[in-house]
Amino acid sequence: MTENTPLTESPDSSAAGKTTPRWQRRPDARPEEILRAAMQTFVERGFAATKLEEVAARAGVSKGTLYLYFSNKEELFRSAVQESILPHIQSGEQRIAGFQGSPLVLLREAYERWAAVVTDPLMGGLCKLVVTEAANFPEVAVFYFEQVIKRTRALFASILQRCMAAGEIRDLPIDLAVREITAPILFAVMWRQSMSQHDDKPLDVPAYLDFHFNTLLQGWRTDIKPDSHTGPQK
Amino acid sequence: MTENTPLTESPDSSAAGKTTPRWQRRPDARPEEILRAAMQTFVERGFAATKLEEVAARAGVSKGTLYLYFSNKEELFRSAVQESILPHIQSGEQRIAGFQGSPLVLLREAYERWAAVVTDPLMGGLCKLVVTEAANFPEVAVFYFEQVIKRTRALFASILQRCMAAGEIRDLPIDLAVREITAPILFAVMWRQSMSQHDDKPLDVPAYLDFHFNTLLQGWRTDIKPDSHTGPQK
Amino acid sequence: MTENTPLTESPDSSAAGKTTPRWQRRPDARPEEILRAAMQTFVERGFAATKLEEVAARAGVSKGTLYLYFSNKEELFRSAVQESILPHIQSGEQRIAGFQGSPLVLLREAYERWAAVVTDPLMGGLCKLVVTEAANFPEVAVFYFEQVIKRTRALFASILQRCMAAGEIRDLPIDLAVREITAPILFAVMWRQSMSQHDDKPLDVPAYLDFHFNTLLQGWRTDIKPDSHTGPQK
Amino acid sequence: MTENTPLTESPDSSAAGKTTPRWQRRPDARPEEILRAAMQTFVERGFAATKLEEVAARAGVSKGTLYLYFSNKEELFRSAVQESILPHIQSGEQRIAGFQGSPLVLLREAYERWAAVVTDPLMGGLCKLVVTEAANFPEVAVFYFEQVIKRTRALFASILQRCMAAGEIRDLPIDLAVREITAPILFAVMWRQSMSQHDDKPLDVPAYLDFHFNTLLQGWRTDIKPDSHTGPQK
DNA sequence: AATGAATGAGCCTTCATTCAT
DNA sequence: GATGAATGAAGGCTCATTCAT
Repeated sequence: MTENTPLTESPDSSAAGKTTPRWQRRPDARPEEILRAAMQTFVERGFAATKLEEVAARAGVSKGTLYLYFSNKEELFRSAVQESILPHIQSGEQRIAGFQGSPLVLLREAYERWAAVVTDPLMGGLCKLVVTEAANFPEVAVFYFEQVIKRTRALFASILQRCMAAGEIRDLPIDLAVREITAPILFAVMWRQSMSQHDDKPLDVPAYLDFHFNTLLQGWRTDIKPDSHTGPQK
Repeated sequence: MTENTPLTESPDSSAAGKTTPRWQRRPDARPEEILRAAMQTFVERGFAATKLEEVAARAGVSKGTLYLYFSNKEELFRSAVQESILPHIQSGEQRIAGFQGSPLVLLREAYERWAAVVTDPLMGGLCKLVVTEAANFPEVAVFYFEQVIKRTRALFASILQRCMAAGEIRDLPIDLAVREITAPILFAVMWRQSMSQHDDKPLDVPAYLDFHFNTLLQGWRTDIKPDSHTGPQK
Repeated sequence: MTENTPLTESPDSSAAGKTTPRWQRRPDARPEEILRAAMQTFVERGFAATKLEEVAARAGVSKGTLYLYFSNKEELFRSAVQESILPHIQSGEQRIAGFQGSPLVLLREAYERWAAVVTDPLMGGLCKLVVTEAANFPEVAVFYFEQVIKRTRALFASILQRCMAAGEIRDLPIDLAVREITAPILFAVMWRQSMSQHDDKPLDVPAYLDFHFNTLLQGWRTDIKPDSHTGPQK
Repeated sequence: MTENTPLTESPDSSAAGKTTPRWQRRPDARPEEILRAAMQTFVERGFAATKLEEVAARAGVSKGTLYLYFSNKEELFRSAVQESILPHIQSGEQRIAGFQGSPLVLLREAYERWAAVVTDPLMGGLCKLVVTEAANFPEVAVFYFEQVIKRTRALFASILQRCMAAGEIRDLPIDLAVREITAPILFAVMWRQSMSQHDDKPLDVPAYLDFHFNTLLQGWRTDIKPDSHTGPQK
C-alpha cells in the first residue's frame, strides 16, 4: 500500500474485475481532522441528520474537500467508524496468553485497560453510533461485532475461565458473566453521550468503575452459596 | 355494497371478487396504529432517516392521513415517544411506600416488575431512541429524564436505603448502586434492538435478569468485607 | 330542474357527440351561498391560493358538498365569475337606441348607471379577479372581454358619437375617450379591493364619480381649443 | 478547457461539438436574473400559482440555486417586489422644490416623467401584483403604499397646489384631482399586463398619455365655470 | 489541492378530490 | 343529499454531490 497506491478515485483503476474492497484504506494524507469531525457529528446527530457541511466546518475545510478523501457520505461514515474501532482492536489480547500471576489480578488489569479505552469519550460515541445505526448499516454492525465485541468477549471469557479454574471465583455461566462485566460500563459511556447534560447527578466514572468491579468480585467469590436469600419467583 | 359489508379490517374477509373498499373510516383506532408504526420506524431508523411514507405504509394508511392526526413529523415523533413513555411512568411507585415485608423481597419485586416493563421490545426501542435523538431533541431527552429516569432512580434508591437500614446489604453509595441495578438491563434491551441479529450468542434475557440480580445480592451482602483480594491500583 | 334535468355529472349523458358547453348552467338549486363565498374568496386570495375548505366554511357547507354542484375548482371559479358577470351584461344597452333627449344627459345617465353597477364591491372584485387570473384563465379573460368590455365600450362609444354629432363635445378619438370615461372608475374599485385598508385617505367614491364626470365634460366641451397652454414636449 | 473557453454566456458560442459546461460561476449577476424572472412569473401567475421551478427555468438556473440567494418563496417574492419598487422611489421629487418656471410646465414634466416610469412593462406588472397580493401580503401592500403611493400623491399634490395658487387651474379637491391624474394611467398599465392580448383595439399608450393630460388641462382651466351643462341627478 | 457555486433527486407537506358512511 | 376521513399528486425545500474556478 505504501509504494504505488494511486490517488485516483476510480475504483476500476485497480485490478480490473476485482471487487473493490469495502474497507479500502486511503492515503495517509487523509486528514485526521475530517475523521474526527465526522465522528463527533455522526455521534451527536446520527448518520442521516449529519450534514456534510457541518462536518466540513468542524474540520476546518470546505465541503468539496471531503470528496477529495472520501467518495461519499457513507464511506466517510464507515471510515470514521473503522478508524475509531482500531484502538479497540489492538487491546492487549496477546499479553494474556503468557501471563503467569494471579488470575484475579489479570482480570482487574484487563478490566482497567479495557475500561480506559471505552471510557474515552470517542469510544462512548462509537458504541452509541454502532447501536444507533446498526439497522441502517448492518455491515458496520457486523464489522464492529466481529472485530470488537467478539474479541472483548473472548478476552474476558478466557480470563474468567482461568479464575474459575484457579478456584478464585465460583462457577458462572461464562456468557452472562462476560456481559455482566462490560454491560454497565458500556451503558454508562453511551449515556454520557446523550443524557449527561440533563442529568442532575452526573456519573463519577472512575468511582463507578471501581464500585462495579468490587460488586462483581464480591458477588462471584467462591466461599459463598449463591442465591441464599431470595429466589426467582416466576 | 349496502347489504353485508362487514366492518372487519381484513380486506380479504369480504366476499372474494367483490371490490375491496379503498379505505375504511376508522377515526378512533387510527392514532394508535400510526403511533405504533411511527415508534417502530423511528426506533429502527432514527428520526431523520425515517420516511413518513414508510410509517404510513406500516400503519396501513396513506401519507396524507398522518397529517390528519399529527401536524408534522416532529410532533409525530414527540407523540410517539411520549405515548411509549406512559407505561413507564405508571409503574407502581406507590405500593412501595406502604410495603411491610422484607426489604430484599421488595427489592426483588421492584426489580422484576421494572424489568418486565423495560424488557418489552418497545421499551428497549424507546431507550435506544431517546439516547439516539437526545442531541436533536433535547426537550424529549429532558422529558424522558424527568419522567422516567428520575422516578426509577428514586424508586430503587428508597428501596436500597431500606435494605441498608435493615442491615440486609452493606452501606453503598446509593447513586452508583442504583445504576448498578439498572444499567446492565438497559444496555441489554438496547443491544437487542440493534445487534442481536448479528450476535451468535444471543442473550437469554430471563436468565440474565436472574444472574444479574444474584450477582448484586451476593456482592452487596453485609457479612463480607469488600475488596479483600484486589484493590484499585491506580 | 323540476321536470327532467338529470343531475348526473357525466358530460356524455347529454346528446352524445355534442361538445359539452363550457359555460354549462347548473340546476337552479345550486346554492348561491357557495357562489358568493367562492367569489369572495377568489377575489381576496386569487384562484391558486383559495382553499376549497375556506369556501365551504364561508358558505356554511362541507367540502364534499361543493362537488355536488361543481365538478372541480376550476368550474367553480368559472361559474362564480360568470355569475358575477351577468349583472354587467344586462345593463341597458337597448334603451339607448331609442333615446331622444340630449346626448349629454344620456351620457350622464349611462355613466351613472354603469358606475352604480361597477361600484358594487363584488364588481370591483370581479374586475380585479379577471385582471389577476387572465394569464391563468385566458378563456375567462376572453369571455369577460367579449361580454363586458366590448359591450361597455360600444355603449359609451355610441353615446359619445351622438354627443359629437350634436356638437356638444368636440371631436375626440373615440377609443381613447371611452377609456378616459371608464378607466379611473375601474381603477378606483379595484383599488378599494386591495389597498383601501392601508390608505390613510380613503376615496370618497360618489364624490370622485362626480368630480371625474365634470372633469371630462369641461375638458371635452366644444368651445375651447385643446392644448393651448402646453404641448407634448417629446 | 484552459485554452479558449470564452466567458460568454451563450452556450452555442463555444466551439460546436465541445461539451458546454453545465453551469457558469456567476455569483454577481445571479440575483438580478433571478429577481427579474421571479417578477415576471409572479406578475403572470400570482404568488401561489408561481412554481419556483418555472422561475428557475426562466432565470436559467436550477431550483436549488434560488435558495442560495433567497431563503424561501416568500422572501423571493418580497425581494422581487421591493427591487421593482426602487425605481419608483427615486423619481425626482427634489427637483420640484426649487423649480421656478410655470407650474403648468412643471406639472406636465412631472406627469411625463412619472408616466415614463410606470409605463415600463415591469411597473405595470408591479402595480398589478401589489393589488393582486395585497390581501395575502399586507406588509408588501403597506410598503408599496408608503414608499410609492404616498410619495407620488404628495408630489402631484404640491404641484397642483402651485398651479392653483398661480391661478392656472381652478380650485380643485386635491385628493380627487391627484387620483384623476394617475388612476387612468395606472389602470392602463395594469390592463396591458392582463387583457391586452385579447383586446382587438390595443391601447396606444403615448397617445393616451397625451390625450389624458389634455383632457385634464381643459377640464381644470380657470376661465370656465364647472358643471354648467348637467348636474348630478341623484 | 482546495473551494464553494450549482445541481437535482428525494422527502415533507398541502390540498383538490373521492367515497364510505 | 350531505359529510368529512382518506387519498395521492404536486410543489417547496434540503442537502449530498459535482465541477468550474
